[in-house]
Amino acid sequence: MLREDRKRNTKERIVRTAIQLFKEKGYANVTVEEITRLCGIAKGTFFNYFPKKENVLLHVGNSYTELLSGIVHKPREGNLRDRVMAIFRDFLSLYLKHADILRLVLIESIQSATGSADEPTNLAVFQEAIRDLLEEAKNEGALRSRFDSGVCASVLVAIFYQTLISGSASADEAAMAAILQEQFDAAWEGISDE
Amino acid sequence: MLREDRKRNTKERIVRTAIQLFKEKGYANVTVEEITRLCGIAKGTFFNYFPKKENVLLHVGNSYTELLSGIVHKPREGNLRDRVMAIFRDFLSLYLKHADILRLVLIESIQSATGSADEPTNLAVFQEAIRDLLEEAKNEGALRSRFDSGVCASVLVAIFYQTLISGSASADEAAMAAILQEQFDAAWEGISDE
DNA sequence: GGTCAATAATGACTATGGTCATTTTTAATT
DNA sequence: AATTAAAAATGACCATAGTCATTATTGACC
Repeated sequence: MLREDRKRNTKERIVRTAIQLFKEKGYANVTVEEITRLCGIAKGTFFNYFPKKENVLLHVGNSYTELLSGIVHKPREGNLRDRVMAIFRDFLSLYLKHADILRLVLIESIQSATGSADEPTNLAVFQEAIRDLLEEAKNEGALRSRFDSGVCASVLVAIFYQTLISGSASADEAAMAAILQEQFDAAWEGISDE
Repeated sequence: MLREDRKRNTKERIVRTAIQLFKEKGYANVTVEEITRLCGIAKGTFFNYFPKKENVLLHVGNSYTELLSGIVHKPREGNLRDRVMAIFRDFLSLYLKHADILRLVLIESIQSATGSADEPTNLAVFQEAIRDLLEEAKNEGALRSRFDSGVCASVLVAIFYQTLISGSASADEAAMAAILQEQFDAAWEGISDE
């Protein structure tokens, strides 16, 4: 259907323009009117596509999907543990490289996850990718674990976000990576020595 | 100083009134003007105390401090692992009992944690309490772990928040408790069987 | 190609968060 | 009690997010 194509097109144009402006001037300094003006549409149209200004941020997240996928599927050396940790370090690096926007995207994604979700959130997609990785490793014998892969993925992802949240105050990448590593180790080997 | 007393008093009155109204009508349906009207102050005064409307939510969180402390220090039976898990279950229960507001408080706390923080956040306070608990257990010999208590606490807290965030979409308390338990076990014993 | 219902765009309008120059209150000092 | 400088309260004001009744566009059907 042609209608659908145009709608998708307009939506994408809005997102693209919004990202552009957010990067230039920062989220708070960009008005909806400015976005629509640059898109050549009326202000009201924006709200036909996104119920709130913040909602664009969710779609900004989507534009990173390919990058994330690239990181997950990049071929890596070493044992599973190191490989997984390397993935997280790459994620961290990517996050910090675009921290200004991604910080907002993260918050918004969390927020949308707590509300009754319609679409699967970015967070869920990420977690799913890690789960698949672990599951595959299990099947190949690279991981022995009595816990469900989904549960393990959830734990690892939780730690990752925790690091982003509590670390992004001040710490530099190296410090955050170290924090992440420590927690990662603790979860991987178990908090208790039994 | 008398000045200080009055200021503290006004601030508290604002917070109290805000909580009251938020519970009655929901955060989004309460205007700043309404809050100040009920407090008998001018609208502008509100912003002398809180830079943004949302910032009251951070202080709403503070009003739960005693409850949280009560849960942490409540005497409990069983081994450390079960005791810690029981604390988390009580936290979960408390959270769900006031989910409407606490959901917003949680988001706001996370948000303030990502910005350059001035005061220690609610999140940090919570984590600190768990760390102290673990540290004490270590000293008493109730916990043997090669990991730092702070790191362990961070992992556990991360899992807890993760559960709140991803669970609060639909699940009931029992389901969320089960999810929490699984992840807790995985982190406590270690994801890998080695 | 004319008709019509569904879909989408529009922009005037409203509500409210947040600002700020001005006024009022406070309490220290003489 | 008069003076004064700092602190706090005030409310008119502005910017902008979000609404909604109206208008324009689309494409299916005859």
